[in-house]
Amino acid sequence: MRPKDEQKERAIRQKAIEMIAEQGLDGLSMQKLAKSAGVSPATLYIYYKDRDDLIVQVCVEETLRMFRATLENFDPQMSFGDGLRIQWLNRARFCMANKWSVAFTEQIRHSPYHSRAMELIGTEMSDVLGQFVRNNVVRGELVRMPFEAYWSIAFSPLYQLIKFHFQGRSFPNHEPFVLTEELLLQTMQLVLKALTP
Amino acid sequence: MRPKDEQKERAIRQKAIEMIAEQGLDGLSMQKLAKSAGVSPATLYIYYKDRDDLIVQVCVEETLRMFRATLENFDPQMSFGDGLRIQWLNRARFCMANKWSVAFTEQIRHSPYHSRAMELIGTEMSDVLGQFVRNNVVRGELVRMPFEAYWSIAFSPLYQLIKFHFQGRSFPNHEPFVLTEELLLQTMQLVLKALTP
DNA sequence: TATATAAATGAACGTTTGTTTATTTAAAAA
DNA sequence: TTTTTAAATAAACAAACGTTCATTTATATA
Repeated sequence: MRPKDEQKERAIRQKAIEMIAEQGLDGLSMQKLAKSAGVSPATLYIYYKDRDDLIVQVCVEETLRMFRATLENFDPQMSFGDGLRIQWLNRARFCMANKWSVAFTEQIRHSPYHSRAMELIGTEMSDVLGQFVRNNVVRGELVRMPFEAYWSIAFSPLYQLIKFHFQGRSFPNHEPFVLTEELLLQTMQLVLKALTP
Repeated sequence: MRPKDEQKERAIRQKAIEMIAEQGLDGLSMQKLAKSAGVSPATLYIYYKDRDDLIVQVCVEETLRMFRATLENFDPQMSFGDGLRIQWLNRARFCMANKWSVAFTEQIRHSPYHSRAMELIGTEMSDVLGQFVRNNVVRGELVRMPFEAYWSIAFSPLYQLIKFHFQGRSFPNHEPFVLTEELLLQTMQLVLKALTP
């Protein structure tokens, strides 16, 4: 029998990510995707059941890739300062090196596809993070608060900075914005100040 | 001559917001919108030049409505603590009372329509906010930092909390999340701690 | 080398898309 | 009341949509 062409599979996935990232969810048509990936429209239906399935599957793959990068060198037993720093650096590194993936994921996150993808992903990421938080609350290194409040302070500033960075000019009356590692760490220090007793 | 039917105009706008909020940008078709608003497809083209124009115009209107609500009772001369509290409460109140509008805006924000809408909106909002920040840096009530870093700490946790609230169950292994005014103010206190010297 | 099998395709399917056109309707102005 | 004017419509357009099908192509195995 004839094996699947991995290069084609990669091309389809990558082009789908770029099309959605650049033109939004309604910018992805199966025919345009096929043409831009250099395959026949019918080929897409060998790899994916239909358009919805394609979007969900690609979303799952990218999210898992991001999770793996985020957990590199991270251990939930770490001190709060160390753990937060590694998380910020890992997430920032991944996002900076995967601009398309970030924009793609952002498109999906605010769409009906997001919850369908999350169901397929499992709880490892939030399990590990939950353990990290609990450990440090017990040790007194972290203020006790609902997990959502913790997450909103700990990470949403980071992702907001990354969005500003990719937007270039974030506010109409401001200079273009560039996220440096120095500013990243400075901002993280302020977040740390908010979260530690 | 015959005047425009304001009720029809409102119905079109509201249904467009709901359709995009619920089904994403590619869930909005002109024919379905017309049917759900109770008008002929051709009528849409009396109010809007084309589909893109409809999306952009509605986005501009909703954003301005949100800006007006945000600036209520706010003065850039306020102390940092007072100003931040009013901003948080205004934004939270608007979002809580305008679920569809929030989900709609979130859809647009991560799409190619966003920048086209922002060009039409003007700089009043970020002017006022910029003045507020500058005043309080001068007074020593606020750490000096790039405006984007300030914004990311000051407001992105708030919007993240609101997203969690509307998502219901934010993390697969957690209880459903409800944003209370108490938790809102507690979180704001931590943000304040991060930003004040 | 021949066979079996799944990958890959081009062409076509019936819908749905955004938009236009010719016509009718309603209300302000005469 | 009549006239004027723009709102509103139903019906239709070509183009693009997601998807399927009959056929061809390529490769692992026998």
